[in-house]
Amino acid sequence: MKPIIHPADYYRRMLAAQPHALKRLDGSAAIVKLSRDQQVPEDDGTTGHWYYVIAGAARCSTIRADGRRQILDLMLVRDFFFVGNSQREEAIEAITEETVLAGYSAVRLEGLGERDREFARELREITFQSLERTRQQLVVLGGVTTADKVSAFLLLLEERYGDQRGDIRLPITRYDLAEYLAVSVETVCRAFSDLQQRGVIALIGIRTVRIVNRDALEHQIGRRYPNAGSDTIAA
Amino acid sequence: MKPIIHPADYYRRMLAAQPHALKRLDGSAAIVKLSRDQQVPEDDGTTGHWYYVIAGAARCSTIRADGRRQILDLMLVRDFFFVGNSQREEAIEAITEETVLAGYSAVRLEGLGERDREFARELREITFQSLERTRQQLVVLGGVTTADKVSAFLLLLEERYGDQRGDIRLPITRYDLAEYLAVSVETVCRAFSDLQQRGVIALIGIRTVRIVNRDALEHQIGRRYPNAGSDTIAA
DNA sequence: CGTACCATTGAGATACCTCAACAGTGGTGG
DNA sequence: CCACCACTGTTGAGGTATCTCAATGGTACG
Repeated sequence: MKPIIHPADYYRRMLAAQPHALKRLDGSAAIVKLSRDQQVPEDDGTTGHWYYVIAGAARCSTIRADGRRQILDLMLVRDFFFVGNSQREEAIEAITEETVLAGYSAVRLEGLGERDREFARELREITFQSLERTRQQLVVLGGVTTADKVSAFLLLLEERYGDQRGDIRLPITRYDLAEYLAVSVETVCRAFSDLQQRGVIALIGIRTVRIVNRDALEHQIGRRYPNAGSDTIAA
Repeated sequence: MKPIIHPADYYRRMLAAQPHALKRLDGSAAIVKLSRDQQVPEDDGTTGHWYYVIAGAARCSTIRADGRRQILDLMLVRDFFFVGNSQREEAIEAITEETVLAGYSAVRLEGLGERDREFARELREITFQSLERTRQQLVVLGGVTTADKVSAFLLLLEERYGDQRGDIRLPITRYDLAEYLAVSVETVCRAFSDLQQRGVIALIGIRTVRIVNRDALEHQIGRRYPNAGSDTIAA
């Protein structure tokens, strides 16, 4: 169950092909390959590590008092995230099989930031992106109905995993999604079924969603108790 | 409605009395006094500003598609927060009357961070605190029932506004709290009433809550549909 | 003393949760 | 190869919590 340090240059070439801020440190990046539910290597006593998602996905989660798990951050391809040693009760794990990360020592990054103004700016940039990611989740979680939340999530995913046809490969299970949205798994399933029945999406495969009516999907978001009162909304 | 630049040294002395990271820049801090719903001064074309809450409270909010407002960040006394120019649709405003902030130019802070390693570390620290604050809200929002969310929020507030007797002065209205918790105002009110009727809290004044049964308040959090199924829970 | 705004409570409708059952999938070992 | 098992995904039924609409009392402020 130990993380596999991948020796091949395969992922380094993938890394070099990605347009991101920390290119200069690619040489010193540690390529880490993880399988599902495997923990991201923690801090080794230094300040911590920054990770970059080359392939797959990872999550940061905490366990609530009632035993439910709440996902606090969902790291997808091309996301940066930080892993420090002050992880109180937060677990950082890979979500998908074949998750590949590039790890950078935080002290190294900070040291480079001291000497390079542009580098420091990019470092602040990725930190701010972490905050922005969490705020996005906050907005999603603030949706009234589960259909809202799922729709908002799908639109977020489309930017990352969508192809030209509007097909989205979901990187996570319904269970993970339920923990991300803070609702029950059954409700997530029903939301998918409802959206499909209403012709908004189509479930191509178990983990592949096609956006049939993108307009309806966007307008889905933020309708409060849509079936209440007014019957102006019709097919 | 323009922000009042407060010339008095009164708040500077308050500022100096606070134990925080950016003491060295207190001399150059701009003391800003705001009244309720007044917007925090935006960027003047530079990178942005960091603010420190000396008194009162502020919020960062966005308007949803359905017209509801969602609070994305709640900045209380002793919190730092950043205001950039890339505020897409986010409004940053004072919540209470007599909100007093200390503003620092971000470029100044970053410049100082280049020459001072310890200062740079503290700068990273307050950035990380912003992320942590948002994650806390995420956990609160993930609560199952509104009683959960309110309880979690009260416990968060106790650390800031609680006195020895366990009395908490709420810095925000029910409406703001509803927008923070992403529920309706009525439900928030009912949650307060329920908690009081059950002897968990006592509403001393409109905006003052006394924690009567702290244990019950903590155990309140994370009970999923407590009245479902088992009838083991009794008075 | 009126006018906002905040706070509270009620009633009916809606959406969610829990429990339950079952189908589909993938991996493992006999 | 197939049986088995664990996990994922889906649907139904009944109960609970929340939403909306509505009305009312309280508070602050001009």
